[in-house]
Amino acid sequence: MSGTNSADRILAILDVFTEERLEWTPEELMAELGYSRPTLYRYIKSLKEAGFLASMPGGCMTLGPRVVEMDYLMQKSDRLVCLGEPYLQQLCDDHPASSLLVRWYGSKLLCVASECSTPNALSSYPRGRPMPLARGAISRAIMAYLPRRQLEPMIAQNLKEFASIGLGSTSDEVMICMKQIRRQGVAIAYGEVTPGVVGIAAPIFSDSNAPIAALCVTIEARETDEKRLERISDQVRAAAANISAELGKYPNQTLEEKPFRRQA
Amino acid sequence: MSGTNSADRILAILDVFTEERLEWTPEELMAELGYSRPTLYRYIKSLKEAGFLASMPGGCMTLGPRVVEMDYLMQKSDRLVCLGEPYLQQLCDDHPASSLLVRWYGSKLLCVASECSTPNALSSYPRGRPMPLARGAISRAIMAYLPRRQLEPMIAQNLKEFASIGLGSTSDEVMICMKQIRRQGVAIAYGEVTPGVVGIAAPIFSDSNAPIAALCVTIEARETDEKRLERISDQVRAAAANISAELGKYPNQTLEEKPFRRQA
DNA sequence: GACGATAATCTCAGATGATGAGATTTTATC
DNA sequence: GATAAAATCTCATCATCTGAGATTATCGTC
Repeated sequence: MSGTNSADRILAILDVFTEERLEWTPEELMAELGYSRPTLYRYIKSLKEAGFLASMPGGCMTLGPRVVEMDYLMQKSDRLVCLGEPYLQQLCDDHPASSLLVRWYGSKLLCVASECSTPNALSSYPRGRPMPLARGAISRAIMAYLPRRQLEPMIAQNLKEFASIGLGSTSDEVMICMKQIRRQGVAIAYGEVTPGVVGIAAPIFSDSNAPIAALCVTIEARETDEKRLERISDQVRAAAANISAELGKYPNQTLEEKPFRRQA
Repeated sequence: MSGTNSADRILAILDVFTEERLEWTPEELMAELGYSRPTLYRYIKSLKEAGFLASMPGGCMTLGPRVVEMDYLMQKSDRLVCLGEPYLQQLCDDHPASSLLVRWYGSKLLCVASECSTPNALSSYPRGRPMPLARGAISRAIMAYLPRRQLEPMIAQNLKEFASIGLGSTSDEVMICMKQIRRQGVAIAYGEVTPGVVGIAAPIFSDSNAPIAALCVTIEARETDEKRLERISDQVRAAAANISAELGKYPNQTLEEKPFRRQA
């Protein structure tokens, strides 16, 4: 399906650069990807010219500065990040905690912004770090609001995960949990991602539509009590709702186009 | 030259996403790039599958989360950033200033890390923001150490820039300035990038070889005097030298490969 | 829940541009 | 300046890319 067209073959080169392996020689890439020498060099040339790859002294290739530039572009333009940042700040001011903004994309959760008010950053999830799906408050805050036809297969697929967390051993039981989350407006998880850390997350909706992200506060269990938990829940729920609402309001640059599209 | 092969045509799609314009509909992309509908959709599909693009509600495309993830990878792996960070911190602790680490790539300067100890961030250059070439201390700190055959055409090309800064009106005069920078080990620029702000930069060398980056401190002119400027210069020069030296020491993951390569 | 409109994908022929073996040039190393 | 390694070039073959139009999926609306 993919790999037969050169588009995918080029992009596949970038895929081999992982957290474990960030430097590759052309020779190694040839071996790994199975491309011929001239082809590989052609691809590399294109990627280098575009700035996605860069040569290191020694002939090694690494990811190039274009990546940094693009991330800057995204960060500056991402409405979710821009709108969410003040809330992250506020939550950290009010509690000894970390606050994060996490996007849901495809089958991944990706932290796109975070703040922290505790000395040793609780969350090991700065911007750019993908998070485990189907574990923790964040994932459930989003899942709970997916349309049934997306939710059901997802539950079925991760049933053993859910069972191990104690959410229930059957799809129906898990569905009840999800329903409860919808009623509460927040998902709370005790030590699912990091032991001893509580996560409180609420979904953020795109355009009054589908859940696309979550706002989450993580706090040491021993720093919390029933009352604070409730207060955090209220704040997270409200903040997420506000962000969702503001996302609905189209921003300046697309103000002229969007209302038109909606009528048309 | 480029644009005739599909590698470049695909990557060209990512190029149209700029700070000014971060959302494109397929229709607009077709018009902008001149690709046919099926071709564009094919490309988009590949880019979306790879995570470089994402669909927004409304049909608009934006840069995708893969970009964020890749930047995280780079940041975590970039020896320059890892090694430099503590020095940035130190410099900001010692002075009411901004400190930045800037990479030189191709014909661009790109900030890859920055710290700031003044309330209102002096430098408007966070990670990812490209900087003007041929202006400011950073660019000169790097240029001065380029091999002559690279330096001379570059000077010739930017002669009017240099003249407007007051570095000299002929190549020879500029060359003398560069020589002086090499003697001093730092480049100092008064208000070239931002009015009223002094920049003090020293080059960082890859592998005891070519200048690949610069460490820079920017500070309000009115916060400085002759003495502090000298102290900053010394610190910047020393820090840059340290970073260069440490870059020379190969890191863990390539320890086995590199010494071999050098002998071979 | 069905309709209409728009968006996205598919089909398929032609031909253009991609491919890789090997030669050649460039670049680093001593 | 000589040697070895790395990167690029040449070119014939043919696979794969392309684009017009038809078709199907998706969305919003009633």
